[in-house]
Amino acid sequence: MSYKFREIEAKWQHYWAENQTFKAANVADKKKYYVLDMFPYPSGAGLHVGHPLGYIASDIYARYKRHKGFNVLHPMGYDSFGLPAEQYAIQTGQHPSITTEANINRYREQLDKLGFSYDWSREVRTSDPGYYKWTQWVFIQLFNSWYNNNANKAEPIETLISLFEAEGNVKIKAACDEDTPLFSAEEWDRYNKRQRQEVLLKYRLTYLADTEVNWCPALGTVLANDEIVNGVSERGGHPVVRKKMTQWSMRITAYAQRLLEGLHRIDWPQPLKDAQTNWIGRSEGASLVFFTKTDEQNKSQHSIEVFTTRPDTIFGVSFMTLAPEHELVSKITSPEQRKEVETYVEYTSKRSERDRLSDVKTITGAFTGAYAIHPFTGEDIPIWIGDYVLAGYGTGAVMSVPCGDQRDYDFARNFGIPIPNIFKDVDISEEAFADKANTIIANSDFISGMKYDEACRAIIDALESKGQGRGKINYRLRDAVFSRQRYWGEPFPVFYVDGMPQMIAEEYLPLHLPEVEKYLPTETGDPPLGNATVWAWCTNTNSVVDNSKIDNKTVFPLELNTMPGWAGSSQYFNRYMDPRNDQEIFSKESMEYWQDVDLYIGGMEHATGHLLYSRFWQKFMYDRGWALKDEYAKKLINQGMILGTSAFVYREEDSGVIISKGLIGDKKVSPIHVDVSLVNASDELDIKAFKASRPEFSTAEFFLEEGKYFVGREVEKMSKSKFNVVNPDAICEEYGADSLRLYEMFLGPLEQAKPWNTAGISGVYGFLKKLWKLYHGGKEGTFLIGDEPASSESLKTLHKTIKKAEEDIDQFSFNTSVSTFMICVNELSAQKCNQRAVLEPLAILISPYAPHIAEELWQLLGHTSSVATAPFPEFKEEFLVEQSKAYPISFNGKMRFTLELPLDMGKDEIEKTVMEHERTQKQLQGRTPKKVIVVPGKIVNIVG
RNA sequence: GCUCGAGUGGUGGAAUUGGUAGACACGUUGGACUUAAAAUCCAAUGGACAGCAAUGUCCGUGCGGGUUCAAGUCCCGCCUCGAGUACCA
Repeated sequence: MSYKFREIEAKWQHYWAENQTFKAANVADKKKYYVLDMFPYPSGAGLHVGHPLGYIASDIYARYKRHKGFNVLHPMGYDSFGLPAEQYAIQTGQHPSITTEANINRYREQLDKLGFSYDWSREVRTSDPGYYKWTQWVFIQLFNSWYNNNANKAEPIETLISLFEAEGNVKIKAACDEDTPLFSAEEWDRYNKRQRQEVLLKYRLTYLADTEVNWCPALGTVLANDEIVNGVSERGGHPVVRKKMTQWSMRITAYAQRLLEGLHRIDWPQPLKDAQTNWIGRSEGASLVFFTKTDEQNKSQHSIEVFTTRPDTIFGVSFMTLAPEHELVSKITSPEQRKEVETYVEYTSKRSERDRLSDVKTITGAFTGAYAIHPFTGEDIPIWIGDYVLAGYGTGAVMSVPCGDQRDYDFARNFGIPIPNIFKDVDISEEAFADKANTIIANSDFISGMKYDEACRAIIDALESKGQGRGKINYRLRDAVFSRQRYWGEPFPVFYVDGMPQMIAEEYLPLHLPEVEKYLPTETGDPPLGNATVWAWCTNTNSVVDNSKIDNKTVFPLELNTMPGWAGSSQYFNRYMDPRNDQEIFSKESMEYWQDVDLYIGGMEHATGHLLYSRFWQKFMYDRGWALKDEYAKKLINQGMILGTSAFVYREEDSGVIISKGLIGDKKVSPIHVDVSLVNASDELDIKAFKASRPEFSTAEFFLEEGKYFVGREVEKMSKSKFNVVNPDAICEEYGADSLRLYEMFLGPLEQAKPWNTAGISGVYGFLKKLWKLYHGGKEGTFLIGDEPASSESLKTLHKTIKKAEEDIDQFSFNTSVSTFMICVNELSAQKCNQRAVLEPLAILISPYAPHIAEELWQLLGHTSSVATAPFPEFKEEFLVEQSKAYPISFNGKMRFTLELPLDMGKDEIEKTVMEHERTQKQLQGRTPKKVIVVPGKIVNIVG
């Protein structure tokens, strides 16, 4: 008789599914608790050991909260639109939904094997029309909203229209496009329908605009800023170029300030908050205008707007720099300089994003021959162009202050531009002085002698009174491009009348993704939906009809782009509250009950993607009254990545012989990844299997150490290409799901990245066997559960464990609580404890971590219901105090000191000595200690 | 460069937040059971020194200072590694 985890686990997984043990009711007297995992993209590779880490942690916490009497919402679903399924479709012609379905089934199977307590009745899939109906619905609501900067919230577009009718747009403070023209109520009245639509589009929270986008030719689509890493696409590493295209955008910049402020109110990891803060990139400063100097050649005057965070350094300006792409460059360049400028502009346009990034040290630029006028001194300021100024940030032009900015300094040095010093007692002969806190401005007319704050204020005031500038807060955050030239994504609920976008009425949603023959762009360069033959909207029937019927009277073309990956994940947490509702995205009642996510666990990699966009959508949903909280997740934990331990063989470069690690010496070798499954725990390679694994190695020669080949090891990210992926199925098969759960938790702190190493799994496996043995006799089939009262020793062990386990789980220290259980079971087995009074609470304690074995024990104890619904055992201090080795003595006030005492001193004597010492100390320190803890041995600890 | 983390035995990691550093586990060594192996159980396991022994003494949390009766923990100055970000005006 032994611990047969396979039988036990299969049995209880079946039981939970059958009895819907984890189904959460939407109406309950109990308090709610919402534990959310980031739903996965179901890739073809299935789960690896890194995936379940966060899921196990959240499952433990969800189960723990159920024991604590909460009604727990713990759902799971799939982010099932995405690139890999589409690329597979392009290669094979198979519809992405087939691949997706197959992958989801495999994921589900793997998830079920791990014993997760999900409420599967609430599963969502972003590619399911019943789900993306509501993604389309949110899009329509965004289209029909504008951001009122006075009320600081989104409002229905109708309120904006009535404002236009009453007073035009001159006084309206709203988030809108920069090129929005000003108009009066009368002018608005004269506008025709199309003109009005054009104006409104500049205010809508999702809008159509010609934007410079990141176009990835290899993927045939645009990418968002967060999908680009080091100038190449995150997926596949393809080059990315800038291109102007008409695209849907989301006016996330309207929420920049609130997205920053909200971070203070949520318990999210600091690094993640920092990442979002940096991404939003708020900088406070001034916006000001420089006018160009006119002469015979340059008759017309131009204005150049710049943004600066250092208005206090304005008297240090000795030149201006424009980005080479700046629209004024061609207009202001003098004939003498034209050739040089054109050559330079051409040179920069040829440099890829990557070159520019990798080569930041080379200073390049050209003089335009034009001058601007300094707003205060009236001096001539030469205008240069240089690629250190980025077209995409701020206005694409800067006022250059070489003494206060290192880049300006380097540029000035390189081109021999003067570097005036405007700082008091600061040496700038070697480098710029960028510290704004510790200096006094000098040589600066009316602000000389002022400090940073004061000087900024004075300059901004002066600029305002001249009408040449104002205080401004600038954000790095850009509006988010929302169109993708893909097939496998949500279709926009949009058709075009005279080129103007119209929303399909809500009652006709969802707009189903059409069938296409080919998943590639069309020959005319349209997105894949351009291949659909049935893709036109008939306004008579309110339905999709054949393209050939387009007459632009009652049948109109539909939008050909689809939504990006983050669309479906931006409201899924709310949809889980009421996932089968086909009338509303969620009912008012379910929102009122569940409110928001209490604990969200997922990866840091979504910091500036999903986790920012979803906060934006939530704030919008809140503004419009659908959501009740403007931050949807109170607490978030980033689980650390599980890294792989790659294995390498070494091939000598000249001979091609494969050399064992210890024999390399100073030979020239190149390391080659080998599949980790071909290597045993002592780094010995299975040569036969290795030869069979790849044809090019079948005839390889080996240079062995004592007949064995030893590989090299390195910790790297787990990935297919590195042959270091460990699949949880194999572990489950060998040790069981409970062992895997315990082991993944035991590996180390949840938030820390750690390499996967199977060596230690025998420890937790041994723990489970020991636990099992506690209540099984040595003989076949006998259970040894005693009904007599437990010994005080066992009770002490139990209550110590309850206390520690509770503290650990509350602090999400799952690794230490596994240790706590191990100590507990070790002690109980030393005590030969098999009494019901101890085993029953123990089953509940262990159930979040090792749910299957806990259910088994619970059933053997005679219960008919699931252990998952049992109340958490209560901790009783009385079982501990008697046994405690510490003697607490109470005092008032605070003081700490250490006192050496002889070993054999009794309690009374210690107390007397301590009191005496305390009196002396009190006189010395003038305070009184609160509590004294005496540890046997010789040290007395006085704790405040 | 900037921002944020982290440095503790052979290894993963504990340490009730300033109070017996190294819990728990892996690994290693020795032992028991066994024809043998596996499994299981028991013991030892930071370093140095002293002792037949129980035990004792000293040194030890990346480095150098400091505060404190007391520092892995707090402060100052470095070093190393990791993550994010990058010409952001």
